[in-house]
Amino acid sequence: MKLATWNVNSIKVRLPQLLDWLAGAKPDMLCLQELKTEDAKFPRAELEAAGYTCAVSGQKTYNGVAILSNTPTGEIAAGIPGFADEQKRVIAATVHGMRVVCVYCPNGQAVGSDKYEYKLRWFAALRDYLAAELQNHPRLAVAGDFNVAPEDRDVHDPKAWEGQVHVSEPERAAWRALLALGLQDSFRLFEQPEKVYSWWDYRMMGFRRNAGLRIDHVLLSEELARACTSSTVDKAPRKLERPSDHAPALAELSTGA
DNA sequence: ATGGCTACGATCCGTAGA
Repeated sequence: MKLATWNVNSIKVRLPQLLDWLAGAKPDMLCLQELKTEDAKFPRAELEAAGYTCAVSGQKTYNGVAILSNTPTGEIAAGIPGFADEQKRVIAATVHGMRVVCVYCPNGQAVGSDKYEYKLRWFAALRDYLAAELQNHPRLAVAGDFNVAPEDRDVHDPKAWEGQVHVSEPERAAWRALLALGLQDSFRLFEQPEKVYSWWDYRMMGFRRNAGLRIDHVLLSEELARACTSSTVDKAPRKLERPSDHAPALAELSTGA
């Protein structure tokens, strides 16, 4: 069972790369973020032809999330219940005997900005939502672009980033509040090489310098964490012409567990 | 030097991302 998440930064632009990646990596399910397109323009037919059903919550120009699965999808729910939000950032579905929540967490723009306050409010609502989901679904995975680098080792230059958005203490506290629910960062279940990131700035040759952040994550409930056999980032798509600025993050679970 | 890309939807620049 291979579960992945990828912020594609426009499903329209990235569709050829997405189809290539699906054919090569063969994930059983994939959470997508930043579709930047409305539902009617989502390339459902192409993805179904590739063997994936799609649960989509799209939006013109901004945001937009989807869950692809190679098996039927049930109990699809978009958004965070009780948290009114125009921005399409969350979709959940029951697939492969587990509950999967796909998230595109707010960027936050700059510490102290209105968008930063929104980001923190949004994370508080997400925590409450996930607490309820865990009650109903002990087999819970939360995958997506969290826009938080949890620790300094997830940051290429911690000094330069100190106190900035994505690493500020309130954001990291919001991240830890998710872990406190009983969720685990699948990547940190294993020995990992240093300087593994999932996002690199398009500017300043960020990727070539490996000047990145690890902000795309797969969180697993305790039951799923026990079944997790690996967690990695696939940098290959970031090397292509016209890439997304994010690379896919993956977790593998032993089946039957 | 607080910029530097990229995508989008509006035009030929502004907004947003991270």
